[in-house]
Amino acid sequence: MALTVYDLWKSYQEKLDTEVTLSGWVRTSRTSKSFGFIELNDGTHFKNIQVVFEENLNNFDELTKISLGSSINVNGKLIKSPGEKQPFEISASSIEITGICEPDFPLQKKRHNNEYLRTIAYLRPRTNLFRAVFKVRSLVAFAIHKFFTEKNFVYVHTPIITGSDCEGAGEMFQVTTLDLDKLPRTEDGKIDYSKDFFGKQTNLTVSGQLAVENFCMAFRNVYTFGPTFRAERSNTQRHASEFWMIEPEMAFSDLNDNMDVAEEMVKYLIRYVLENAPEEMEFFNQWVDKGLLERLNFLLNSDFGRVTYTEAMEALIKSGKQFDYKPEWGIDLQTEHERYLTEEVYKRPVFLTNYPKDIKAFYMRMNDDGKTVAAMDLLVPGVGEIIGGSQREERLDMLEKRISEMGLRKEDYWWYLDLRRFGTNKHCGFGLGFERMVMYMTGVENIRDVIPFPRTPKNAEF
RNA sequence: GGGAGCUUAGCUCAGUCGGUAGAGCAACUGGCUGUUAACCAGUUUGUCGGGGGUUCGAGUCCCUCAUCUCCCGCCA
Repeated sequence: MALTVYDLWKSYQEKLDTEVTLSGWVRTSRTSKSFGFIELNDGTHFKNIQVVFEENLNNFDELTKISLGSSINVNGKLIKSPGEKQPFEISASSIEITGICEPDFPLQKKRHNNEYLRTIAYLRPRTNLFRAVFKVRSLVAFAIHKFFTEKNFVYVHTPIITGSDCEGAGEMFQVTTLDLDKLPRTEDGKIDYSKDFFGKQTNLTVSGQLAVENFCMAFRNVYTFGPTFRAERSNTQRHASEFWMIEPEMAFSDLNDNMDVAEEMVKYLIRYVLENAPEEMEFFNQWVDKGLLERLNFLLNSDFGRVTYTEAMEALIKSGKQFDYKPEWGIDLQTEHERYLTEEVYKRPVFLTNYPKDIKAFYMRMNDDGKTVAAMDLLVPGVGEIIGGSQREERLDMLEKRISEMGLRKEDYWWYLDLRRFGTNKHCGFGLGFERMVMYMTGVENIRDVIPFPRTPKNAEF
């Protein structure tokens, strides 16, 4: 493969005073009457390489006017740089302009705000911020597979299109090939889904959990990691219509095992990115969130808080703080409560456990008190809820009771319920919002800025 | 789904009491023998988000629609 900017930063000392060839884009240029500098980047590394050219080049005049964003091929000698800002540079013997960047290129040599860059999402990966974000996103994805593979978990590809309309995690996008102008009807006037592509109504998945639980009963420890879709009109910084989720599921395990794995995973991902993207992390720390590195390093060396819902509620009530929603046992925690707990009381990630049964999903295991279920949420400062999980109800009679209490139909869950008949055992799992993890690690505050082409209500332009 | 705010040059923004459009950056032109978001000088750039209303006169006040942003709910 051809030499890259990454290669040179790794091993420039060995290549000093040799001829090199590089391709890349002009990030910025500075010119004088008889010489000029081009900062070259080819996307393989966060840092640029400075190219020096002089008036002996036959296309010197053209080069002095080269526009930001143009692509070039450079031949030259790798030399020690007399300047202090870089250890080496390329003294060009020839520069070929392979693709001029036209003057209406929207990216300028200055900071743009993120809202503007969203309107040109097809160009924003060329900026420092978004190159750093998407590099980190890629590394986190890899680190997830590395973590679970090292722990002997099996990666399961749960379906994107689901025939189960009872995943229970939110509004769904329907998948159909029916002609919407001429919908087939049954005799009683309802839409006849037997004529649809799959012979039944189908949707995009909102969670792989029910499917992954099946595989957990075969492989013990499994995980799924893929896209999920929610058709909710959520207009917030931390919700997207299409996002990725990591969902491990572990047999013969309880809620404490669940929290142990979650905490170990979060720390593993952070450590991996700190070690493998130091330039990008330094950039975030300088330009996005000044306290980022300090906070992440602190987190690596501390234990996450673990408190029950009941204890947390007592802390909220005792705080005497004025909330818009008065804290009271039995209510769901509001965002203001969660923020107060994780940002002001504990000042670090906190697991909240054992929520009242009425505010949680049917599949969560009933505790012995008959009032709470073995659920756990991980709250982190700045982002809020990043993980939601639980120990699953493994007792068939209890599960059926919960299904009917919540007004659901047990026929819809027949194969899920069968797991409780064929070798049931206590098991648990959780869902980690991938983008929320990336937000937490980069300090970027809007989920739309950690997804290459974000989908949110009324927005699917790119 | 509920609420609040924003919208002025390519970008970031200012625009006072309602009196007829501004700055910085970018772009363009020229200068400069080691720059580092290079520097210096000059030039160009407007459907003031759309529509309607009040007024002698609206970027400014009122109504309405739209976009975007933020907050809440839902959740990851």
